[in-house]
Amino acid sequence: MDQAMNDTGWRGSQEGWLDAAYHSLLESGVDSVKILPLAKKLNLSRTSFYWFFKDREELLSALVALWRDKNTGNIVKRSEAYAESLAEAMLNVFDCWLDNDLFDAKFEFAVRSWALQSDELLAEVQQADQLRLEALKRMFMRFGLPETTSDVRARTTYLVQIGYISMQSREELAVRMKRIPEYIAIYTGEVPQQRELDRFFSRHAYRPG
Amino acid sequence: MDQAMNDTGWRGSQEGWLDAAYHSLLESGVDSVKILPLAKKLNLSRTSFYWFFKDREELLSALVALWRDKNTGNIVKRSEAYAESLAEAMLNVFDCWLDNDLFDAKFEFAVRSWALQSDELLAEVQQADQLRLEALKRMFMRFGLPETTSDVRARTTYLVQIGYISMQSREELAVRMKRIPEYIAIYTGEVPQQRELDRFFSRHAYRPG
DNA sequence: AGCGCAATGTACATATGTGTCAACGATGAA
DNA sequence: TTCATCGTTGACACATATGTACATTGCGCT
Repeated sequence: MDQAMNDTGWRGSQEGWLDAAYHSLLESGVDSVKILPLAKKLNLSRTSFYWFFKDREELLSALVALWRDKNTGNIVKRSEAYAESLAEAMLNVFDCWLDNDLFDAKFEFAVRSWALQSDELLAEVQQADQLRLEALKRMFMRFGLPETTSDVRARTTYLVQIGYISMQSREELAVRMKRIPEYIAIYTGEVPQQRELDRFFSRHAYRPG
Repeated sequence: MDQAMNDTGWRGSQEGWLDAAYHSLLESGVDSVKILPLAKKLNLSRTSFYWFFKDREELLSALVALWRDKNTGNIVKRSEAYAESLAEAMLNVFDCWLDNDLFDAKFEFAVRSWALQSDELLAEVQQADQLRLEALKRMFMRFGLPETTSDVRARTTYLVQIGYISMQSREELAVRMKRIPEYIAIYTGEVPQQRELDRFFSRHAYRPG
């Protein structure tokens, strides 16, 4: 789903259209995902679209499938990754918030906005929320926190991120990194070890100072 | 802007159209705010719209103005309300999350989704975010917390709520109330007094148990 | 070379939206 | 009663979108 579709000589392809749709969705929402504008961007005839997709609906379904595959699995995986302390476990989850390959924040927001006008999609989004929240809750419980506490802390962790996405702000990596230790302290109640932080920073190619 | 408009016979009027637009925006997003469908809902001729508004743009601007007036002021006010402890101050802010007259969550989400396709609106939303975050940060600092801590805690408080809105979940009051003490503990680092909680619960017509 | 088919383009039928205009009716004040 | 204004309406002109039918191009293979 990147720039890797110009290899064959064909200008159009399933992926070409899907990729254009993806970018349009992220930039301007579902209602901008229309065949005519996409054709213009791709410098293709509008009707050529119908060779690859039955209709617009099928294109939109493909977008939802793309989101489903990409965004839920990784949060669950990172929440289950090995960690010696709760703080370290939390930092594992934070990988998602900083690595676009693990969690596509813009995509997430666009899909949530889309869900406003589709009950079917809303149900899917809410199911995804539940899966993610449960995974995070299990993580807290693994480190001995009681159930209610784990639930609320899972929510805090997750919702701050969803909220952050919804702010659509574009901040420097350094600005975001400075807040990390405080976040960890709030979410887990324990201060992260310096070596844990260092490990995290280096994973994200960040040098503090 | 509530249900108080069926008393007078007014189908057509600035407010009638604006109200219909408001409900359409909340239910299905900006792109559903079109004159023709609104006219059908109001049982009016489409063209009658143009007697009240210059064009669709003007209607949309009126919606933004409505949001601006309603949603930012109250958060700032509640964050500045009198409180003996940080926990109590936090509970004051929580009023907004539970009282639709203080903060219209659905409206907020619809506007944020809308901002995806309008840079102008996005700028406004981000300005609102900043105003609200600064107010919350001041609240923490008033109780003696250092600046960085206050900043991150303000973010946590605010972003959890924005995230919650974005989940579009409809939960019972009781379910939400049960989480309140834990949230207060996480956000402020102090456990709320029982009388503080009782005062909060009674404000929102909730009887625990 | 030429055949087939993947890929694209042209033309048509249709749906839904916007905005202007001139005409039509109420209705309340002079 | 008359008449100006408020509010409403249908007809028109136009723009943008979807999807289908059919013609056309050009690459790859035999």
